[in-house]
Amino acid sequence: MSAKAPSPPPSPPALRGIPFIAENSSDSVLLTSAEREQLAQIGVRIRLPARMVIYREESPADWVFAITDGCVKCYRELPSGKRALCAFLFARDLFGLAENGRYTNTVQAVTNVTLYRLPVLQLANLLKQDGNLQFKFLSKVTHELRSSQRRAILINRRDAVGRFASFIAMMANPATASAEAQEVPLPMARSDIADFLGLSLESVSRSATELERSGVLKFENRHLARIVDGARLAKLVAAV
Amino acid sequence: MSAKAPSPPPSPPALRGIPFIAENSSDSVLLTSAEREQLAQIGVRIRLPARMVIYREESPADWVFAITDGCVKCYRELPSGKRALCAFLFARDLFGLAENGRYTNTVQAVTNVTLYRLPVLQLANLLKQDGNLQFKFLSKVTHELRSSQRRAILINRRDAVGRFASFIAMMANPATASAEAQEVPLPMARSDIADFLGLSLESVSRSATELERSGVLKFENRHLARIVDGARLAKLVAAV
DNA sequence: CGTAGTATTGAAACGGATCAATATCTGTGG
DNA sequence: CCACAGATATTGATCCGTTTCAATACTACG
Repeated sequence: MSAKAPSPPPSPPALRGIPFIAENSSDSVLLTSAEREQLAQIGVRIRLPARMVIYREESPADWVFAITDGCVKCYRELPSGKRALCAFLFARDLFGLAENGRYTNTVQAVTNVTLYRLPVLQLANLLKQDGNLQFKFLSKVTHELRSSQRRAILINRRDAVGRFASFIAMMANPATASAEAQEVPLPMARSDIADFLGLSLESVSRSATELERSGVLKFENRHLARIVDGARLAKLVAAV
Repeated sequence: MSAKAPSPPPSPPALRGIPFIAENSSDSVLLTSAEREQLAQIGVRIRLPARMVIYREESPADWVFAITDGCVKCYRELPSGKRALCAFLFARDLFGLAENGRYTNTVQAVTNVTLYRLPVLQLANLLKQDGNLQFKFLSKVTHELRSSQRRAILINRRDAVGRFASFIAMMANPATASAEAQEVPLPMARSDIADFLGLSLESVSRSATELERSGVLKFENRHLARIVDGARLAKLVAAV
């Protein structure tokens, strides 16, 4: 809806991102500037307002997206009417890699987002030609697979408070992990968290209250938590 | 261990496999014989007995494996002592793609298995050189990501019977899906199924009994189910 | 400032986990 | 080939926590 702003607006609360386009050592998921250049040539930058559906399940998968800024949720509508949230994705995350040419999830903007939109055919050709670039995509998808497995373990937990604690830990920026009183932005709604954790909205609310009451977290407001007792939080997370 | 046998041995009960090295149209996950040749050159074929641990979580990830025959389970030990099963893998499945050079799961043979073992460094080089081959690996991992997401949706279900029904449907060979009275081999133990579904062993057992009692399934024995009422099974699966 | 969507809090019931006892299977050695 | 033992699976009874239903409070946006 907004006009194209060449310089990114003062970015909303710093969101954790799975490294892809930058940072993080040891894994070869950093793109070189040449590679970024290549991708930039076949893609366009787009800005979308919060709540906009970026694509729907089953629709033709014509594009792959990389998030520059903001947060999106990735979900599937279940026959029962419930929705199962597969993931929240942030800056540097990638989405839209489908199989059989159809998207398997619906993706919707949680906040205003800035995306890089890449035509899937051109991208596929580029990747096939550039083994190193493709290898980074392979690493990235492998990483997302791990991420998905971790979530599966998470929602296997029986206790609501433990699940919610793990969620907060996931959302916490690992970079500032050691810092006490770390702020954790929660751009999504409670109902989204519930759908992600496989809990009822009420259980999420009760868990949040409980963690605040017991002095582990402090909620500045509904969209910003503060970790008060990191050690106790870690303990809750580990008690799988 | 075995001498190279050009023709595969008479394979045990047909197990469902995520297509990778063959079959299934529409997606470009078929390896050409030339590609298979290339992989064969850097890998070796190994046979392992049931129950053998192929690798452990956190150990150095030196190899990638492709299953030729048999079934393995992929799991993580949780601090509480429970184990979370990420996946059962069958013929044509791939495992061992790690990040940061360490495996993230433990993989153990469920049945006797025949594997193809590929040195990860050589494989990485080969993939970087051959964009088309790598693209097939990328497709494969993408597929596994979907698979993991589906499982996450599965274990989100509240009802034990529905989860178990979904599991049977997953294990059923899609090729013979239409055939009534389809046999479904279940090489794994009930406790493995429980760990996969995030249920207690007892709940799995009760669900199995319930489905047999209500005439949806028939258990020839603990490791072989027969789908008696496919329509009702499908209904249970869809009632997510 | 009001209103609709969103979140919290309370009370009750359902369903799976757990504990416990028994049954069945598997594979090993006699 | 059979018998035995340990592992695996089934069945039963109780408990606990989450879901659900319901009412109330909050908050963001016009």
